[in-house]
Amino acid sequence: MGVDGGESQGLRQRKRRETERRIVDTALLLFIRNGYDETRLDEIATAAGISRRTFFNYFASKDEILLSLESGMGDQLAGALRAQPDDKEPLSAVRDAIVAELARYPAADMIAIDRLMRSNAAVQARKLASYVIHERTLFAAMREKWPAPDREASLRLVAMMAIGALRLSLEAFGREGGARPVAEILRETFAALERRN
Amino acid sequence: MGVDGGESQGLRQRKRRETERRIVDTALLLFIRNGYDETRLDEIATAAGISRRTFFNYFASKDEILLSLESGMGDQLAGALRAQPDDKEPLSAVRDAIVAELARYPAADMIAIDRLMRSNAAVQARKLASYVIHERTLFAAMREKWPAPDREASLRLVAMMAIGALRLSLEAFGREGGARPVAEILRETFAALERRN
DNA sequence: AAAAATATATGCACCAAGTGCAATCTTGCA
DNA sequence: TGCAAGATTGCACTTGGTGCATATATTTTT
Repeated sequence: MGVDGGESQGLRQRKRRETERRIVDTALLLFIRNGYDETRLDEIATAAGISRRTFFNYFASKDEILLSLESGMGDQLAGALRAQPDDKEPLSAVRDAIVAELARYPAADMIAIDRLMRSNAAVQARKLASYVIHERTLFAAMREKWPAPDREASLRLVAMMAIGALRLSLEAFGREGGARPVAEILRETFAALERRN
Repeated sequence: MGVDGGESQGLRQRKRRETERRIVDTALLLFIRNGYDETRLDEIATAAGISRRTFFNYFASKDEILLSLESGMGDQLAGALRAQPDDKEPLSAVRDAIVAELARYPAADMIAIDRLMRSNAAVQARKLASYVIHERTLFAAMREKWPAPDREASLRLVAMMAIGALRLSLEAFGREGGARPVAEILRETFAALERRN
C-alpha cells in the first residue's frame, strides 16, 4: 500500500514479468528432468501456479518456451555491432561483436539448452530458423552502420557468413562437449573464413 | 494373370509409389486452392482415395508432404558435385554443381512451393532446417571428393557458404517475383562471395 | 473514493494432428 | 493352393492449441 520506495512502475508489468520468468524456469526444470516431449503443458502450468489456459497468454506454443531463450540474440548482436568502432571492416566488426556477445552466455547453460532443442525436431528446426532471423536483424544493423546502397548484397553475404560461422562454431562446441571456450572456437572459425579464397 | 510385359517388378512397390505421388499431388492442389492451414488431413486423405490412418503410413506428418519436395535436394547436389571435374577449386565446383542442379527445377513450381512453405511458420522453419541437412550432405560429398583431414574445417565452411549463397539467391529470386532466372542470380551471388575479403 | 476502462486469469467446449492397437484385406512366394 | 508379410482401415485416445464468455485484478478518470 505505497509504503515501498515508490517506484513500483506498474504492478501489472512486474507481475507479468515474474510469471513469465516462473514459467520458463519451471518448464526448463521439468524439461531437463523428464524430457521435452514427455513434459505436458498441464504439468508446466500447474508447476508454475497458473492455469493451462493462462499459459497461452504468455507463450503461443510449447516451443516458444525454449525459443524465447534464443530470441533476443539477434538484437543483442545488433547492439554489440553498433558498439564496434566505425573504421573496422564489416566482417571483422561483426566477428568481434559476436565474440563479445557470446562471452556473456554461460557455457553450461548453452549446452543444456542445446541438448533440449536437439531432442525435438520441430524445436530444432525453429532454432535454426531463428538463426536466419538473427541474420536479418544483423543485416539491418549493418546496413545502418555502413550505408551504401550498392553494397547491400555484399553486406547480406557478410551477415550470412557471420551467422553461419557462429552456427558452425556452436556445433563444434557441442561436438567437443564444451571442452574449449566458445570464444576460441569462434576466432578459429572466423580466421579460417577470412583466410580462404 | 501376368499377361503384361512381364517386368512388373513388385506390384506392391509400384502401388506404393503411385499412392505416395497421388497424395502429394492432391495435397498440393488443395493447399494451393484453399491454403495450407485450412486444408485438413481428412480432406487430403479422402481426395487421395485413402483413409486418414493410411496417410500416416506414407507421411509422418502434414509437414512432410511439403518437406518431401525439398528432401532430395541434398543428395541431388551431392550427385551433381561428384560429376564435377576434380581439378576445380571446391567453392567453384560446388557453385557449378548448384547452378547445374537448380536449372532442373521449373521456376513456377519453386515460387508456388515457396509461397506455401512461407504460409506456415513450422513448415518454413523445417525448410530452413533442411538447408542445414543439405549442407551436411554436401559436406560429406566434398570430404570424399577432396580427402584431406586437415582441411575438414575449411570444407565445412565452403559448404556453409555455398548453401548460404543458395538460400540468399532463392530469397532474392522470391523477392523479385521470379523476374530473373535463378541461374543468373546464383552466379551473381557466388561471384560476390568469391570477390570479397 | 467511486466508477469506468482495461488488462489478466480461468473454465469450458471444441478442433485438428498424431499414435497404438487390433482386425481385415492384398500381395508375394513356396 | 496355402501361408507369411505387408498394406489398409477403424477406433479410441492423447496432446497441443483456439474461441468465447465470465470473473477478477489493476489502472485511470472523474
